[in-house]
Amino acid sequence: MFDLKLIRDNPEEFDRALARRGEDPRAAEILALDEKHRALITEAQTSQARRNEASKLIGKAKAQGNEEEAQALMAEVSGLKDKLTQLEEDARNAGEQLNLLMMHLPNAVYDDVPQGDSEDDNVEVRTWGTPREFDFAPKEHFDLGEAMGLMDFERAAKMSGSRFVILKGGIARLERALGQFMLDLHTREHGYTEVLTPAMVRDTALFGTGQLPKFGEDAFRTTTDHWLIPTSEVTLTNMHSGEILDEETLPLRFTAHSQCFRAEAGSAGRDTRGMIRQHQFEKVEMVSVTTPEQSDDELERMTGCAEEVLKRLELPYRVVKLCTGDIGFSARRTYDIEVWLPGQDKYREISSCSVCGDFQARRLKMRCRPKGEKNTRFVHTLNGSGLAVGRTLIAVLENYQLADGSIRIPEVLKPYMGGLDQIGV
RNA sequence: GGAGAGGUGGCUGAGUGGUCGAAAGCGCUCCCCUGCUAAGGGAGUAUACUGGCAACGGUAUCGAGGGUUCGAAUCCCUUCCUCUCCGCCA
Repeated sequence: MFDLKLIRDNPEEFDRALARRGEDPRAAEILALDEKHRALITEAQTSQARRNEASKLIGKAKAQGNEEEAQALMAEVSGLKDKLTQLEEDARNAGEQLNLLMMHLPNAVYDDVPQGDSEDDNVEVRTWGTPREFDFAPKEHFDLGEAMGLMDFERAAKMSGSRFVILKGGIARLERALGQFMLDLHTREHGYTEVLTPAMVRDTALFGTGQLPKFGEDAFRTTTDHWLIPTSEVTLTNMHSGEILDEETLPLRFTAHSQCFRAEAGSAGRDTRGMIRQHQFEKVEMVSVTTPEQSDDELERMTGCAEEVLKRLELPYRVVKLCTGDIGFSARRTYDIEVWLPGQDKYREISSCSVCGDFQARRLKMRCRPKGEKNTRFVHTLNGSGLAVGRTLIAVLENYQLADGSIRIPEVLKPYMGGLDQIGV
């Protein structure tokens, strides 16, 4: 959500920001509506002021037993009524129309975000690690998993359809180990507070983070009109909605290990084999709530926290800065981390870290107040995966596979695997 | 699921149709007083929008949304949430 004042002050820049996202100019339309809205409010308020004043005089007159004056005033106020009702309704309608329009507009990206149409235009920022040399043809994760009998797509499909998986034995344990490891790292070393949130939310929560109103198709809805969370970014970011936070308490850093549910409506035919793209997956998420001054540095920090997971797992990766065609609705700048998958012979997304500025905070009415000051301002929010657990599992399987199809356990995971150092033997 | 009780400012808690944005207490801030500390006295202390250079105004908000009324924290309806008892249950 944008600040109307900024659009008023600089409509050209606002339209330019929309243009970078491939959106049509909207400033003129918005400002016309805004002007109408405010004019209606002002007019309604003038009438309300007179009504309030007269009503108080009526009370006074009645208290003094001056029935004649009371009657005269009552007649006046009742004459205002129809006009006022109409004005209030018009003002409300204009406000709703304006709000709806604003809710559909994506956040403005930073100047350094590269212009582009698709993920092909993302810019590599850095790489870490060297892809391992194989003296055999490395397999994809689903071949490895199915051969071991520990990854079962067919039986999952029998009960749930496509894009679901059953994990068993060592692979199930590996998935659990990865989630635990990530959570421990972020809570013990990176200063994040562990949180366990609901997996079902109301409309308002998804509006707050930006999934609604535009992207309802991507999420699942229950018969009780709840939504299954597509990421715990939603719940972590919504925690302090409507609150005024003491600025001294910022930044807030939360992490959660949750199930995520995505309809993948627009992804038919993409990544149909394997665990890359599932309707249900596990993710460890990081969310930060910061002051406006802190948010840029926080993005670098958060990305580093996500990278650290891969470093400790000794998985090669690269960091890319998303271009305007690939960046998400609420983000001002996003770094994707892509892990090396030998089976696919390419880097694949495993984390996405974004700074949203005050875009979500405005929707969520989440503010902060500097100590001793009267005025409040909107906080900044950030979110990032640290990491997508299912995809990390894939990366471990593919990078740590041996010629016989078994999997070596990364050093750092051994404590979480009960000392096991290999699966599928 | 059944039956009840509630949702008021940072907190506790008054207020059941009129000068109520809201008593009082607590907390907090500032000032005064005071060898120190403690106690005491005084003033201030919500949010959003809006007008104004400012001083200072206006409007809305007593969970949310509608309604009744000249006027609603107070009455009516809807809805969300919390709590108690019963039932069911991981």
